[in-house]
Amino acid sequence: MSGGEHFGGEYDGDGFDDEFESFETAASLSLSARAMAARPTPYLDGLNPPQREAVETLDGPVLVLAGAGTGKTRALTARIAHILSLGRARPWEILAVTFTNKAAREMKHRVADILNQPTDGMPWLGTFHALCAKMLRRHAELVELKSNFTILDTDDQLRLIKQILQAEGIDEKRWPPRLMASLIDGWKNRGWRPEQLPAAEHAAFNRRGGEVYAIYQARLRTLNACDFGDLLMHMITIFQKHEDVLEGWRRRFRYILVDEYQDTNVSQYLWLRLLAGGAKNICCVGDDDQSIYGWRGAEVGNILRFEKDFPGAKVIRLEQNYRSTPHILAAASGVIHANESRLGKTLWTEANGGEKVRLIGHWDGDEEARWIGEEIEAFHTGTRGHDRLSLDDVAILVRAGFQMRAFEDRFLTIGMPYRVIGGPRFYERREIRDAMAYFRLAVSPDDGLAFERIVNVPKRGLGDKAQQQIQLAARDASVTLIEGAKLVLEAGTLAARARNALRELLDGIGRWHGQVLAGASHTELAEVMLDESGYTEMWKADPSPDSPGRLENLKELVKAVGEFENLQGFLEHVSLVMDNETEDGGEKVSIMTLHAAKGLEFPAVFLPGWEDGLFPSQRSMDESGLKGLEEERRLAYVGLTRAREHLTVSFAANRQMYGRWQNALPSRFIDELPEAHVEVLTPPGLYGHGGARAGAPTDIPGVMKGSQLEDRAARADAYNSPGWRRMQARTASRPMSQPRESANLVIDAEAIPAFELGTRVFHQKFGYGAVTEIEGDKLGIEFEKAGFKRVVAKFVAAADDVPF
DNA sequence: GAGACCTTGCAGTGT
DNA sequence: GCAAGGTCTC
Repeated sequence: MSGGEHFGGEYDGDGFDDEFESFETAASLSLSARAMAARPTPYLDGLNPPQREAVETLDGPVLVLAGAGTGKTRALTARIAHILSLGRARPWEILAVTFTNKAAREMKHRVADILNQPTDGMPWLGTFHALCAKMLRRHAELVELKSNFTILDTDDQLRLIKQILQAEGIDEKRWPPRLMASLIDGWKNRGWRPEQLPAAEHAAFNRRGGEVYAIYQARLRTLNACDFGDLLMHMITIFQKHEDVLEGWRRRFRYILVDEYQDTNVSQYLWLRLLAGGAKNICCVGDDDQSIYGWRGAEVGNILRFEKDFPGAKVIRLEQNYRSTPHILAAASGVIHANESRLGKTLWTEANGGEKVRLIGHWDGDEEARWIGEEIEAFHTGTRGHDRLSLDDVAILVRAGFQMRAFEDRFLTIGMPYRVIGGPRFYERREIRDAMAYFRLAVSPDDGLAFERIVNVPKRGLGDKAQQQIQLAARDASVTLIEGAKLVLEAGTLAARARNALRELLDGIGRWHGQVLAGASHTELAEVMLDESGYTEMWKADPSPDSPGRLENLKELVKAVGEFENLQGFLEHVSLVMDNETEDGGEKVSIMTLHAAKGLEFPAVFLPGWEDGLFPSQRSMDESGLKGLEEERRLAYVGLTRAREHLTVSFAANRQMYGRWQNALPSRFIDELPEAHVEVLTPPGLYGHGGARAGAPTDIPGVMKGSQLEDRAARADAYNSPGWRRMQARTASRPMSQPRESANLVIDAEAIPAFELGTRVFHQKFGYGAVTEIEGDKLGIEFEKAGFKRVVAKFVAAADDVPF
């Protein structure tokens, strides 16, 4: 459908006169007008001109560069509504792709709301993976799969690779299965089938990486299984090899919409391009400044290259921010400006006022958690001089999962309700995976990986020896594991107890499978399986403190099964939708990673752990250098722009990692926060400032020569102090890739008092001790209580200086 | 074959 | 500090 040939209606002038002036063609004008006459178009109300353009430019490729908080989702959903209400396409003729299930759900709801129609109307709105799975089920035979293929989770994938490495005699110590898994993932992300693998990629695994990859793919085929990467890769293969299939899908989708385009990897890009077929009506929305999935194979290049890929593309910029206060916006801009490779957008807002971004340094991670807990209380009770905030309005965004613990511990102590988003996931828990393996066997008894998982869970006396026999029998006869198990049974080589146990298990699987075929109630069956297999019993008998929780989870699982038509539908759902949004009422503070926070917003946001090495992550910089650092910076930008009104950045001098205390400098990103938009706070209690917050950054002339405790205070609030400035100068001149150790050694001579061997010192955390070792700014100290530790000199005070 | 105990590596982000 | 894997013992 091109242009507006069958939209000849005339604009009948119902009060939209002025707004239509910017429209490009008479055709689009009249079609909009006609639609509005036919139906109200509330979705257009309140859109700003670029948003409106994004909604109404329906013909040809469109790239919407949407900065944070500029109403991207709104424009996208309005666009869908517009297409539908103009009758340009029917709901099943629109392909709308998101990255997360959450985003897909939300879009479904919003479109449904706008159109007042049920949500199931758009079958092709979903994540890349879910959509590909759906397509692949229809064409499975073209890649030698059956349409009921299983989708493997990372656990299964890893076990499979392990088996292959063992069979191939590759040393698991030197070449860890996880490495192989991530290599294969990477290859699939780039759309390389084993035979397409570039020569340079073969280097790993004693130059056998490609070989292992090929074996792995062959194994998946025999198992009738797919991993995540396969879903896309198989579809690309099918599109490339079967033009008729591709043609069919191209004809079907009149409009393609892609959310978060900056996060697409090569294979997703290929898939889209194949479907779009050149200059189709494809609309991609994204923000190069929010590209944070490079490690997962995302190519910012895709968005940067859009106009080349889709000639004649219209680029629309959404730059008006509706979310954050000017201070927050300025802080975020300040940080992201330090990045070099950007398309460049300038966010602006009509809002004014608001408080500055608050910055605070703490002694250690526990104190940081405690302070944030108190601040949240203050927000919650309204004692901070603002309107009271609901706990739902508050989020703590961390760089890495392990940071969450300090907050959870603290919040449990003070009884503050919280929710962890994207934490250890329901469907990844052991008991859930075990139970799922039983379900999988009932649906398809051929599922060897599932069989392996539960053959001795609960314990049936079928240990390594017995399992080896089964594997061997299966391999010799080239049959599935379960057939192999039957052969072993017939051979009678197992001990009586094991034999009986195995027979019982096999009978069970056969019986359950029969019930699935007979169409028995799947909720009941789920329960029966867990019962008859002894699985529930196993946890009931388990004395460990977490077994009641596991039993509870199993109940949840059975309940979840009930929400689907059959077991198979349930399994499909679980393998693609790993998140579980079970929400029990009551306000809660949200704790999540920065990655998980993308697309969300909160009135109050805390960003703890801004320390060099943690954020930006040392590993990211080591692995990807400047590119890695820039991605970390975009992550900082994502974090900062989640906040609507209140934003607090914090760092700690000491933090427990891997069970040991480590110290760090404030993040270099802190240096990039523009001073004029930041208020520096002094942590309460610690330094004899009586807990008062420094209203303005203070210049404390004598501080560097004073006691070390004061020096610490200065570090926390001397954002504008000479020490701070010196540190800024240092970080600016420090080469990106310089290892942290050397960065640490560059330190103000002035700030370190000369300790001598034997000096009695005091350390906030470890107490009193004597210096036994001096190496640059690091001291080895034999503490009276804590034993020997190496610490940075500036965190230690000569014992005489200690005022308490 | 199963459980206790010890060692090791780890935790950077997720469909 | 913790979980997974390896080793030792019953």
